[in-house]
Amino acid sequence: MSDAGSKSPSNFIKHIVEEDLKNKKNNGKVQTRFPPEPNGYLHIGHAKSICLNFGVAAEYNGLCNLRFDDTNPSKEESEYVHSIIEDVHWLGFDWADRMFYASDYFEQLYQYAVQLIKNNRAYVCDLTADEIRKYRGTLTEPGKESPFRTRSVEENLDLFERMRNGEFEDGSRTLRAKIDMASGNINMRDPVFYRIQRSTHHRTGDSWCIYPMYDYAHCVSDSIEKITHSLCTLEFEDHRPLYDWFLDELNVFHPQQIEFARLNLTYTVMSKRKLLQLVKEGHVSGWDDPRMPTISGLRRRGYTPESIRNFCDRIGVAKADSTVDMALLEYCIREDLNKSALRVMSVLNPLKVVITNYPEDEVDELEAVNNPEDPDAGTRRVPFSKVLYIEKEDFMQDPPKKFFRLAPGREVRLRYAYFITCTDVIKDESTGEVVELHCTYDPETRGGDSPDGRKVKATLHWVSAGHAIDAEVRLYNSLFTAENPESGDDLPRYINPESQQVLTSCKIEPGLADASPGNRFQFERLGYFCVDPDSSPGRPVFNRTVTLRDTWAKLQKAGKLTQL
RNA sequence: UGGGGCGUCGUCAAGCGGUAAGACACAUGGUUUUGGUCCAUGCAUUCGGGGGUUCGAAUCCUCCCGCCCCAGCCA
Repeated sequence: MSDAGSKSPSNFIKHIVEEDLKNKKNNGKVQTRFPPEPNGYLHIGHAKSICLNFGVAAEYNGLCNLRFDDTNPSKEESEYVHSIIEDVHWLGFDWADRMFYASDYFEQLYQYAVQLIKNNRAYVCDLTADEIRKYRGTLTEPGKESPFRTRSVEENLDLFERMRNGEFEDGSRTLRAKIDMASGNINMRDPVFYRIQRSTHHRTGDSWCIYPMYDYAHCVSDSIEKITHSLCTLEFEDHRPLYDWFLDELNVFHPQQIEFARLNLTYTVMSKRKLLQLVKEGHVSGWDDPRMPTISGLRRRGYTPESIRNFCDRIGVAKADSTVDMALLEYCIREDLNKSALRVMSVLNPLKVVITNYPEDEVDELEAVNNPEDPDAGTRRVPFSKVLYIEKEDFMQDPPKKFFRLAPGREVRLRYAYFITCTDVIKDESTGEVVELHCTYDPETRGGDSPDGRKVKATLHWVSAGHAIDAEVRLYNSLFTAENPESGDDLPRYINPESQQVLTSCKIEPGLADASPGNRFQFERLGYFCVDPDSSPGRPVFNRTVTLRDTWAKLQKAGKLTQL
């Protein structure tokens, strides 16, 4: 399980577990579960729950099950179960042979329902959906009892069996718990817990036409699996009395439901409904679009499982609604990649540089460090020649005071290569755009050090024009322009038109020729990049995972620059 | 107006009656062949507000204020 089971910061749930352990509750056992509904792809919010559930189990010598909450066949598909399995594994967690489905328990669930009917705790109701709503009352007014509430046990038993046998139309009858139509908690006003719905289930096919609902199926499934601590999000707090009611009435093993706040992240959305909308309406290329907060999107973007786990540890677990700063997620991936990513030089927006005093056909192989944070990563050789490319941004005709990079007459260092001085600027006559630079190099500075000790204020990355490989690079920014796009009604309105920028004429170091999808690199001075599956032989495609921290960009943005 | 929760630095979050951890962000210096990393320093006399209990309160009591969730045959 890699190191996914290591200690994480404490939280109120761990306190409860520790207290239970101390009191020998559940015979000192800890059993949790991660219970996704297979109706969409997992996102970073699920990662929080996954890390919590598997983490708590691992830390207290317990086990965590993976259970699909598949009680609504009209929304669920096996495509989603496959993706969920892949994503949880990728995050670094394992459930061994404990992968379950609520649908595994359909027969048991049915038998328990029969028992509730026999105990006069449930009844078949013929009210229409609309009528049930009207009978339910409002937040401030009590509901009215259904006229079918007093049916005999025998009639209920007969009707429920016939519901199962398919004798009635979809939606014509329901099985309801007989609780309290006047309860202040609306969930307790005789909730429906079985409905007739003829849709093919991804696992049970057409063998059922009645399906149990969440409140009933979830607590019973937890009980069957002997879950000790059933962790879920805050919106289910109101459902806990019902969770407890079913288990008490059935007199079966009774797990404890504990609720925690779901994760919100700035500049993105987390609800499955809204993520589905982005996919369906084509605002993104799919669930794994690198701009999506889905696990598959983050993976394609270049995030590591380790960085996501660290993120989940850092955000903590509590009950207060909160929105975590996206900057923390970015910090976590930089932290991880800084240690592990090989450094490489790539030029995104090439500007041609001719070293006028460098021999025409000479090629020099310069030694470059693969990762200054990891001596074991070794070194490599990078070709240098008369014609090079540097980043357009690294040259300015009339630089402001704090611009340290190349400018007319100025000397800078080309990383691992030589000091060069800009002597001429070639412009496009019609547009005035700088299209080429003429520079001279100082042969004495080979490797990047000056024997006479003179300093330069900047070091630029570069690539040899004759050796570079062409590549496509996709730059990403936040998907939304609003810090909390979920607050508005009109999601598309907040989509960032610059969330994706595709650069098709990038020049990358020749060593990158054999990079394969999923490989991650640091493009020096630019950021971390990951090879996209869209790559083809000879035509790599890179996704920018995240930029490096950039104090220069910050200065520019803050407008703190004065002209020289 | 009913029920259930939550309010500690810009954002997360410890704290559990003994006198406000940590992280991110931000700011300023230092090192540096990545304006990266790293290092150093600063950043809540105060815990939504008012009363009260106590030698002592973010922690206990009380009143008030604010925010979130609930009226699917979704989960």
